[in-house]
Amino acid sequence: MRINRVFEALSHPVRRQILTLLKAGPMSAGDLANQFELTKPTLSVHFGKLREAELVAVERRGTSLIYHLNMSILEEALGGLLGAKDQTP
Amino acid sequence: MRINRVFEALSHPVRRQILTLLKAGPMSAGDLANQFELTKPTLSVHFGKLREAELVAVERRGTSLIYHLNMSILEEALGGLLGAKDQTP
DNA sequence: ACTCTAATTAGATAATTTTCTAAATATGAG
DNA sequence: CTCATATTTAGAAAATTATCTAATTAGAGT
Repeated sequence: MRINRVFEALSHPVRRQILTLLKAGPMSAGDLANQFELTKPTLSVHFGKLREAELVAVERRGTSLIYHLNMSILEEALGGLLGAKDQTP
Repeated sequence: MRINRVFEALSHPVRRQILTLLKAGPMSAGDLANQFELTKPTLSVHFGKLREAELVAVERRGTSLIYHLNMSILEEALGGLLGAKDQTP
């Protein structure tokens, strides 16, 4: 896990909102993009950063790409900062 | 707590390293700055962002400023992302 | 008051990130 | 194969962030 990429990905409010939306369940790129007042290419770049950080995984269904939240990377990254010695929650 | 400021503060590797150093205990601005190959003014800007996010608190002792880690803000912010599905940061 | 040390603030520039429009890619339907 | 839909990639401009040097503020001691 590239911790730098994870925290860099978490630094933008739009990307954190994407993760929050995905907590309710998987969603297509288009459906996610429609939740924001930004263009689809812009959202696509945000998706790319979340993918690079492995905070989301993607699966193709027909012409759509379905994004899934990857909770474990979040837990690892955030847990890493909270406890260097006491890693157990 | 301004969640945006917290995550923005956490996005830079130098600032995360500062927090890690402070886990061992409080430290002066100068001692912290000496751990990096950056100028003191640059580190001072990083300290400022950590202060704004309330991830650290500062106390004056003589001519020195002593920085302390504020663990609870870290827990709140990170817990917020991991936590309930209806949470909107 | 003067000086020394510690740290921050100001101002400028460099580097990075975000966003857009236009073009390209991938998939399924006819 | 062609067309339409869904999404990403490319390239450029705008906005933000990081960094430096120089100047400033703050406290302690002489």
